[in-house]
Amino acid sequence: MARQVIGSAEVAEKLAVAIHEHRLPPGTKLNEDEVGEIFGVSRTVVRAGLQQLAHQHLVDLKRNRGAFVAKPSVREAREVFEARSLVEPTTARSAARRAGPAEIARLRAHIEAEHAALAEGDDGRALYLSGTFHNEVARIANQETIAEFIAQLVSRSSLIIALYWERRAALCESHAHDALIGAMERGDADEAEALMKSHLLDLYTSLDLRDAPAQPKTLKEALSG
Amino acid sequence: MARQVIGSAEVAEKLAVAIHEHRLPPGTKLNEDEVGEIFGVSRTVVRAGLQQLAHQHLVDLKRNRGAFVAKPSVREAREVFEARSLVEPTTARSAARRAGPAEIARLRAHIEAEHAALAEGDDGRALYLSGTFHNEVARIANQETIAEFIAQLVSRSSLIIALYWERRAALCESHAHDALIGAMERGDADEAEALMKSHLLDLYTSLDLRDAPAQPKTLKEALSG
DNA sequence: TGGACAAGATTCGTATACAATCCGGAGGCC
DNA sequence: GGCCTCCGGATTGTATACGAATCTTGTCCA
Repeated sequence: MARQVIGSAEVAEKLAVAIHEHRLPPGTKLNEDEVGEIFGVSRTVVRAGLQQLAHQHLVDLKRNRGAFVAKPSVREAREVFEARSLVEPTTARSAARRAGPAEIARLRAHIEAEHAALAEGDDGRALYLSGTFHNEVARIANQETIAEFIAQLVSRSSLIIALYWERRAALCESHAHDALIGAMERGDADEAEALMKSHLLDLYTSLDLRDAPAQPKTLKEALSG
Repeated sequence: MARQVIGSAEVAEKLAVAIHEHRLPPGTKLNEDEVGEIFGVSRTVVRAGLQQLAHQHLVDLKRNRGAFVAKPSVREAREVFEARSLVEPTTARSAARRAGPAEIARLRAHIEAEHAALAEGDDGRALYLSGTFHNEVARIANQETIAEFIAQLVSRSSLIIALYWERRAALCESHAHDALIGAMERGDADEAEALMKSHLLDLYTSLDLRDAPAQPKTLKEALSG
């Protein structure tokens, strides 16, 4: 394959997608030389990409130790979903008011892709797409600043799911997204807001946030690392 | 003076404060060699710091052109204040519920410092402190994730003020912050939320967001650069 | 057998070198 | 006189080099 010119943004993006799709589990060491080798760039650009991901809380940068895929604590998990509950319902309301046929179509295509991925057994990709669905909704609300924040929260949610999700089978059988599109199509802002709110609550309550994975046993560490 | 060891985080922080205090106006070119010279570090660490600031939207990184202090558009200005209005009132409510005597004292000390700076004629510092006051409130709410988002919005607000503020004299004579502390001290969450909401609206409406500085005349550009 | 220590190997942090790109002005042409 | 072109200087983008910190592993001793 032809060697493509790649910058730090592309490196960060590819790593972010891999993390989001659970191909890089929390705690994974991201060796600079290794990553550079894979993408055909020097450590300089790899480091820039890793720093970008660190700012998004997707990786942990430990001085003189290297970069690791982040492992959100229980506390952080709660915070992320609190933040989402604060911001996303209002955003969904705003999106419902602004959505035209083109936007609705795009959302439906998005869900279509998600279903297709699920059918192929590519759970990781399906999870990724079900996350970015929220990004699309935020984009429709036409508030770039908040959309960016939501995108970060969605990414972090993916890490939280990797750590604290219990019943992965029931992944996205829920038709919450379909219902939301319906409300948006009807321009029913109240309903859209309510649906988003309950959808997030639903996600949150299906996590097992009792305690453990925050301080993983060093033994477990060794086995998984 | 002893040469202190400084990393990219410190560089970013010092530049951020300078921007926040309006010592580096929007559009200012941040030459890598020059900044490195000032802090006694190589371009490598300067670049890392600049990238961090770019992620916070405090500087604009233009490929092959360099780093410039950001010039938020009118649209961006609106978005930032919309986001703040969405997030900060709820945060103030939460802070009011959690604030104990220690927190109240810290806030009062903060305001004290702001008044002192104003008395010394250091308007930039006063502006900086009046901004970070909001960060302190967010910290009391004990929601790190949202607090970080607010901190970014506050920084960007400082740039917006630099570009679109009209009556700078009336800077912070308003006693909105004092009133907020009062409500928090009484544990009056409703009042704290309402005060924060009106305070932000007040700020927003005192901006002149009619149009211009978004697409600055190239002539003006040349004069200011 | 188990733990503590030390030397080697690995990996990160920072500085520097070199190539690519952009800006500005001199000169020429219309 | 105005505009275009081209070249020199300056600045950024990327790779590499080297010192510093950390991790590994093998050995010694209790």
